[in-house]
Amino acid sequence: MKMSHLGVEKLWIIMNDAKEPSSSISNFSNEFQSSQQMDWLRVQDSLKGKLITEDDFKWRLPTREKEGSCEILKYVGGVDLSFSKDDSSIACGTLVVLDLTTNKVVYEDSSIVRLHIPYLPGFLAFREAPVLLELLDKMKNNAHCFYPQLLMVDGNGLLHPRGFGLACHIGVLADLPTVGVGKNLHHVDGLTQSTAMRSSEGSLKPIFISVGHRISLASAIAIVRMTCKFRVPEPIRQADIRSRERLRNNQ
DNA sequence: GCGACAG
DNA sequence: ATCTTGTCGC
Repeated sequence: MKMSHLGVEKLWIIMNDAKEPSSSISNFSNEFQSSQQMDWLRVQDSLKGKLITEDDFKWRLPTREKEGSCEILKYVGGVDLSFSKDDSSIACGTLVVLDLTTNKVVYEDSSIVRLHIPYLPGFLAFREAPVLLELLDKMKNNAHCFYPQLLMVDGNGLLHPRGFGLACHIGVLADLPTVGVGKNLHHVDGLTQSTAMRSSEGSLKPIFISVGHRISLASAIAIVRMTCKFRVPEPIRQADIRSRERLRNNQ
């Protein structure tokens, strides 16, 4: 209802300037899209109220010294979706958990689904989050001992037009520390904090790290660094590889 | 006016 | 996201 919100005004401008619909069908379709997007803006705005952008966890990062009896970060999750080349509405969502001490995948689960929500820049979470949250939920309900202490997400966090990308969305709804990892830069004017970094010596092309939820940018970068064997941090890379694989052997 | 716009 | 093989190098 709050039409005065910045994001809403901006969206209206974009929509009014959009290509003129020539038929009443596309008029109707556009209006449907608009009201849907306004709902989504309200959801993003509301969830953003719960966002925590500083370190908020009981563990600490693994270091060289072996001091104290504090819980140490060991299980890092990664999520990703792959799509069928034949039918772009068929997707495979995958969750993996990596053990930082061995660098091995200790948990893997995936789910093949049909997506009904289209991809719209700025609203990726409404398309991709449901499958991934379900995978997390399933694992948590089973009280699995490898349930991740932190989750890396294939998509941005604060680096988002309204400062609430997929990584924030999942983090808040799963109440989990999350880090956003973008492979491409999303054009955002504003003061969203994020970092472009060359993760491995091998690639010139950077990745874009941003805060998802319950973590600071400094900690997010440190953790990404220690999980980057290649350009994309290992938890996400494994989720990516395995979701592709599953899609191949299942469709 | 044109372009830019995670996956 | 997806369309796509070989190839250069550690």
